[in-house]
Amino acid sequence: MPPKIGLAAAPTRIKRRVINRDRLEADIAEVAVRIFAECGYEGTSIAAIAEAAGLSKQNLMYYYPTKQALYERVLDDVLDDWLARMDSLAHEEQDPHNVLRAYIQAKVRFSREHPWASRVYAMEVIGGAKLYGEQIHDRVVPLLRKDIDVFEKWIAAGRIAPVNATHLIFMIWAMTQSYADFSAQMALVLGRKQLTRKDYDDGEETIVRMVMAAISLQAWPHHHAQTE
Amino acid sequence: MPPKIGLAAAPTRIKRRVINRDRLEADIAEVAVRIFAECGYEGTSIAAIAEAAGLSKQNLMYYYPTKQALYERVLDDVLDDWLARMDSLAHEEQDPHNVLRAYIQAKVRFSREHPWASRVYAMEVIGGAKLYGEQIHDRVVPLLRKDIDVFEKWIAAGRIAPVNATHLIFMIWAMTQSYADFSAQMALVLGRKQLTRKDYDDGEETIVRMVMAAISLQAWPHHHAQTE
DNA sequence: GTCTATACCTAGATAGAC
DNA sequence: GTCTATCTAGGTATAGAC
Repeated sequence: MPPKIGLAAAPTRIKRRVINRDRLEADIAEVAVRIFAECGYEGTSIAAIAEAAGLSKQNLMYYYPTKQALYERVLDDVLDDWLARMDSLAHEEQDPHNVLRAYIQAKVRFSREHPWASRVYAMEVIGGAKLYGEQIHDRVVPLLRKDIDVFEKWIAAGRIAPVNATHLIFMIWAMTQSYADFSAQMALVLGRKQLTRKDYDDGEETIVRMVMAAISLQAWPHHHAQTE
Repeated sequence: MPPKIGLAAAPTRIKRRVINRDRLEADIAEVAVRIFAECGYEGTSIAAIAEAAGLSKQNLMYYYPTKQALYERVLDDVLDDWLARMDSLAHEEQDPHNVLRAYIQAKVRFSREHPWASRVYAMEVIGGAKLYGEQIHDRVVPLLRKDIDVFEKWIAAGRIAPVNATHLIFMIWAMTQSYADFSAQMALVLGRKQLTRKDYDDGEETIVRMVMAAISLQAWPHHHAQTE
């Protein structure tokens, strides 16, 4: 830490160490997300994570001094991964149908490629977001609100049918996430050990159709009177 | 315990005890479902349940010898409550739109009235159904398959559009359940402490519209060629 | 059926040598 | 940074008196 000696190599060595530390911490978090998803927060022991990551329990605690710190890092990574792909609705000037299709595709793809990330997040929310509620409030809620705004601009411009934008977004999230969160039950119904690529594609198509039908202007010719 | 004395009152007293025991066990399970939902299986201690139920930890273990036994009882009760309301699709001869609307209403209502039941079940499934997978396979899957059959009969009869019946059911479950499982996040977005009755009603209406639009024959004028 | 007491274990976390 | 050893709390579960 103290740069007392005037070696030119010193800074780079320090830097490399920092990089290695970052890598190792990231690797640990990547291993942990799966175990947290399968066992829940309290059901997960640091010993189990350490073993899966190939280091000792005490060594892991050198990098993450508490279990909660590791858990929060895991959720941070989940949100980073997730939100980076979820700016799709930002292109509000484009055709709503195309934007929405891309959005749904991105979310289903995330469910397929990062099922554990989705599940850890889901369990946290279902349990009442006691450990991570503030972060959700600061990072997820503004994004959802922005999406809702886009919907409402589309509605105001007459580009899509007058749906309830808030709940439509809720439903898009619920549907796309379910392909990660409830895949165990879906696989049971489908009689498979796990979902196949085609299952995700079928699901995606079903979601796209439902949303497209819901926002279709043709379907609501006499609908400004409300209440149907 | 030994019925040595020939009193006529003995049998009835035993019976009453059994009834009381049943009541008490049911009451314990009812208290437990909430704590399991908030803390997860491992995060829940029997001491916490016992305290909430107003008896000692050891006394609780007289009725439920293990934590897992209590957990399974809780999930049994959840399924009993749940499946009893979910036979709505059985009336396949009636108008699909009315049957589906009733089905969705029943499920949203369950989410509103029994949010903890839904959440305990969701957490179990998300974690991979390691403790309760067999019961889900035996009790839930057949019901879902039956619902899918009804859909496919409707499609074959040309009464609804040729949708993917399996995934449509998945989506109906995902959407309706989300009003219990993700209500914490929804409340955050809506800026409330918890969802109001109107929020559930808005959600229900949104789901109904999406499903109605998806199965509408008008929306798929040239769609009978489809592979279904 | 209900209580007190306790066995037994695992978990998270800390201390200190190297 | 990594190891051995250890502390401590809290959890499930059991034994036995009443």
